[in-house]
Amino acid sequence: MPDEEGHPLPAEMDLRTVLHALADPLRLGVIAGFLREPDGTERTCASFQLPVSKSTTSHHFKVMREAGLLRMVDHGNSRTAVLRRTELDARFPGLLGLVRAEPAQD
Amino acid sequence: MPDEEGHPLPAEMDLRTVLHALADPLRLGVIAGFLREPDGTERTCASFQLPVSKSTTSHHFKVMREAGLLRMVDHGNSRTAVLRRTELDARFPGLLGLVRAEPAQD
DNA sequence: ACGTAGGTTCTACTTGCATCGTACCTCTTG
DNA sequence: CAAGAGGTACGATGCAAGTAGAACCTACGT
Repeated sequence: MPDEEGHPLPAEMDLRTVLHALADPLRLGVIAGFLREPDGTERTCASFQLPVSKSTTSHHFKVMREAGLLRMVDHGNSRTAVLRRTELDARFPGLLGLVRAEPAQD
Repeated sequence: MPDEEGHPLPAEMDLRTVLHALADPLRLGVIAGFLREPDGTERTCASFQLPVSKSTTSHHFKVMREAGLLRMVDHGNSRTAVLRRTELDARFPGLLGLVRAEPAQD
């Protein structure tokens, strides 16, 4: 079962849920953004400057978090998100490579 | 541009469109069904016996066809669908492997 | 010629999801 | 302690997408 913050274990990750999370343009752009940076890079939700409201941004990060794509790290003041790269590569080998191979989102 | 039956060329296939097509349980089940059979296997839409109406089944196959997952082959009486395995492996390497690795759909 | 099987298209309904505004929470800093 | 930054939770709304029924089309078989 997911932990107290909604992070599933790799074995609990569901392919359909992950595909659905990636099918949204904004969310795919966020994952692609992480893939252009070094592994372990932490970014705040706000740093992506998505063209939607703050609550909608939070919603999208919740979807990605609950799918297992991101892990939220509490830093006291600001929470940051980290791509769960190693776990995703083990659970869904090749998936992140597909996202990385795509041109930058429109 | 797609041909007269709506089949995109591999270069025209869009990752978001493909992910969206695979995010539906029924459609993912169809693709998984093809992957359990030899390459080039042709099946009619009806052979999957999806738990939805005939028109809804046709709709789902249209979504998969337009995403580039399937190719429809006209056999006079009955049209059959074929998984575009080689083209998909070239355009989205690893994608079909992810679907194949998942347990049978519920 | 007719009936049947397999698909498609059209229209309509209904569910799901993205979106937003507001309120609320937590931590930091003045 | 107050104010602000960064996120979350809740309720409401609007559009996209899944669903179904009916009509139609083509090819095959009798």
